[in-house]
Amino acid sequence: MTGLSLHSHWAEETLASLRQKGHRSGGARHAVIELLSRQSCCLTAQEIFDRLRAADSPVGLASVYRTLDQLSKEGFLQKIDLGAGTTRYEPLHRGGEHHHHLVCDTCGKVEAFSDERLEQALHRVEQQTGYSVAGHDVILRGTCRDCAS
Amino acid sequence: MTGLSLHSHWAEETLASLRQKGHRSGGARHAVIELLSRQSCCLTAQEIFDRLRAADSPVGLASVYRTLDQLSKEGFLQKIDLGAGTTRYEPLHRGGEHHHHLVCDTCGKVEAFSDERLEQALHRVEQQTGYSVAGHDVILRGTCRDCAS
DNA sequence: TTCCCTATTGAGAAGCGCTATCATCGAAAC
DNA sequence: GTTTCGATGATAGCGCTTCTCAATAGGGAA
Repeated sequence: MTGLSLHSHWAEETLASLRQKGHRSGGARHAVIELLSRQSCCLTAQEIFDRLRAADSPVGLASVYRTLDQLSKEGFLQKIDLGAGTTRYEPLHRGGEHHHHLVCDTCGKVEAFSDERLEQALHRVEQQTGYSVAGHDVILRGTCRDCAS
Repeated sequence: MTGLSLHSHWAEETLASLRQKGHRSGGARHAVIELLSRQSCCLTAQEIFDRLRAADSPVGLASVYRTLDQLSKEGFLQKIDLGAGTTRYEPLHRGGEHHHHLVCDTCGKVEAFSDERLEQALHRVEQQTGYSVAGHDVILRGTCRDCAS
């Protein structure tokens, strides 16, 4: 399975689910979903707004936020707060491709990483809490290779 | 060692370090540090502002933010972003009592937890990244016992 | 096809957390 | 006591996000 097919599958699944719930298919939401499906890592609302505008499919900023909010609540997007004051969003793929983030405090660069043993440790903790845990965020902060030199 | 003595020790250590660096001892910063030292978990800037005002030692909001920023940079406070749009702060005790947070998405309650195996898994990942990792944040989100019923 | 209802959309106003500014205050060195 | 300069607090300003509301357009009914 290629990354591309996985990603477009996410867009299709998301659009189908919205249709099934009685939502109409508007151009703004479609454009946001399509853009998100082509990303490998998280984007901010402003980045989405700018990229759509640059790609000649301008969408109102309010519509970008509305779509992101809706998709997050429906479980299709993960909200990621890296602490810089702006929220980031990325597609949440069902049962797989789960990753976390590594942030450079110096240049602001964001990278993704995943680790099976970390997931296992998290899973064990989640069961001990007494909470019904819906998800978890892990952020590592530090200095990247470039900035270290 | 009781929790209280550990906490007042944090305040003393913090104040001593500031004095050593040539900072003058102002009432606003002292009040913020003293309040923080008595907390078991994280507070927002607004909560600190409100509590000091209620305790008849009012401090300007700007001073609260200034102090929090300064202490974070010096390594005495940990900034915690739980995704609700406001940053939280809590004392960072040297070499111990490291914990993470559990947030109820329904009522907003925040609890602390710690797990040695989770820390080990994080430590291992940190060494694999190639980054010089300065710290990590872990947040578990879900529904607490009270809200589940 | 045409009509109608209403979800969707976009522009701008408003809200909110946080930072910057600046005149004033006061700690501490002399 | 005098001087110096960091600390303080009120408030203006800024950026991200949400709210408001009129215009648009999807899609089922007639």
